[in-house]
Amino acid sequence: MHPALQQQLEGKITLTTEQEQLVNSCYKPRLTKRGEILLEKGNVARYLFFVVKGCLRVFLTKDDGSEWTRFLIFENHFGTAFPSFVQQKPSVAAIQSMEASELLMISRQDSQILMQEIPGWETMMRMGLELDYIASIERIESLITLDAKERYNILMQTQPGLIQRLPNKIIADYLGISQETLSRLKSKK
Amino acid sequence: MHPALQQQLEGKITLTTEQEQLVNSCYKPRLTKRGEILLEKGNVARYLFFVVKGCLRVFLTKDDGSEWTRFLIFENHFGTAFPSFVQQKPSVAAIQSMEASELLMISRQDSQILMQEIPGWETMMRMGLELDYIASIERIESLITLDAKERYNILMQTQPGLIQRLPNKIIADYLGISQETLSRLKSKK
DNA sequence: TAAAAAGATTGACAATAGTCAATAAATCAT
DNA sequence: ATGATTTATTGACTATTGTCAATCTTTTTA
Repeated sequence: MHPALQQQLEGKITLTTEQEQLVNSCYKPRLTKRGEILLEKGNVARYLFFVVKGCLRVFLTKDDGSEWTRFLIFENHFGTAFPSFVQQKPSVAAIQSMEASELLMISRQDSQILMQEIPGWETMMRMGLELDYIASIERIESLITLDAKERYNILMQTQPGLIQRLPNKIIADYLGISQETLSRLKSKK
Repeated sequence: MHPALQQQLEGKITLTTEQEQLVNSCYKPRLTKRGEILLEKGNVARYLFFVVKGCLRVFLTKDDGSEWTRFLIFENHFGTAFPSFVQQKPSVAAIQSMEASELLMISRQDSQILMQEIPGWETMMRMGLELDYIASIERIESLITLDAKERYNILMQTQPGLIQRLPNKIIADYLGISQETLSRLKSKK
C-alpha cells in the first residue's frame, strides 16, 4: 500500500492482508502536470482524489470567463467535486492540478465496495465526512460574518503555506474577493 | 415510533421490533415555545434535533449584539450546532426555536449506539451527511459567486415558504446581508 | 540570457452594500 | 380594541469592494 495512504489509515483501522489487497486494487495512482484538468465542468466526477503530493483546486467558471475556487485540496487530504461525485450527476465545478501532483484515485463504486466489505471503513469515511462538513460550515461562517480583510487575516494565520504556494488570483477567488482587493489588503495590513 | 420519524426511515431501512424499541428509547420528544433557546453559545451541543413541526435556527452572535444565521432547520429535517455536536466541544453558535415547535432529540452517544447496533443505520446517517454537506457546498458557492440580489432571487425560487414564514432580519442574516439591503432588494425586483 | 507570458500592484472611478436615523406597518398582549 | 412592542421600509450618507486600465515584477520558455 502507498505509505501516504497507510499513514492516513493509521490509528483508525487495521486491515487484514486480504483487505489490504482489496484497498490497493481500488486506489489507482495518477501523476499530473501543473495546470492539468482532472475534471471538466459538465462531466460526472467519477473519482475521489487523495493528494499524496501537490495541490488540486475545485473551481467554478461562468460564461464570461470568471473563475471561483470552491475548494483547495492539499497533501494528505481527500477531495473531489463532491456534489457530482456523490450523486453521479454532471458537475458544475471543474478540477485542476495546481502543481505537478501525485494522486491516488478511487471511483464511487469502489468506494462503496470498501464500505460494504471492510468493517469500520464506512465509520472512517463518515468521520472524515463530518470533519469536511465542519470545515465547510466554518467557511460559511467566515463568509457571512467577516469582511475581506478579516477573512484574509484568518487564512494567513491558519494556512500560511497556502498563501506562499498559490497565485494571488486563486487565493482571492477562494476568499470570494477580486485579486485587486487582495493585493490592497496585503499592503494595508 | 413517531410517525414523522417513521416516514423519515421509509425506504431507507427496515427495523425489527427490538430495533424499533431501541430507536424509540433514544429519541426524546420535546416541545418548545417561540423564541426559546435550545442551546446557548459556549455550551456543548448535546443533541441532534429532528424537527417534526416548526423551525429552528442556528445562529452566531458577536459581542456588539449582531447576529448571523448559520442554518435554518425546517420540518422533517435534522440539525444542530454541528461542529459542537460532533466534537462535543463548546459551541460558537446558539440554537433557537423560531416558532412553537415539536422536536425529537437524540444525544451524540445514543446516535453512536444506533450506528453500532443497527445494521444500515450508519449508512443512512452517512448518506444524510453527504446531502447536508452538499447543501453547505452549494451555499458556499452562492456566497462567493453571487451578489445579494442573486442570492435572494434563488432563495425565493427554491424556498419561497421560508420567506413568508420568517422575519426579514433572519432571512437577511442567512443571506449574509443587512435587513435594510434585503428590504431594498424586495422592492427593486 | 532574452523575449514572452503570466502574475501582481496601483490608480481612478463606479457599484454594491452597510450604518444610522426617522418613519411606517404589523404584531402582540392586556 | 388599543396602546406597546417589534418588525419593515425609506432616506442620506459612508465604507467597502469591484471593474477597467496601465504599469511593474516575476516566471517561463525558447
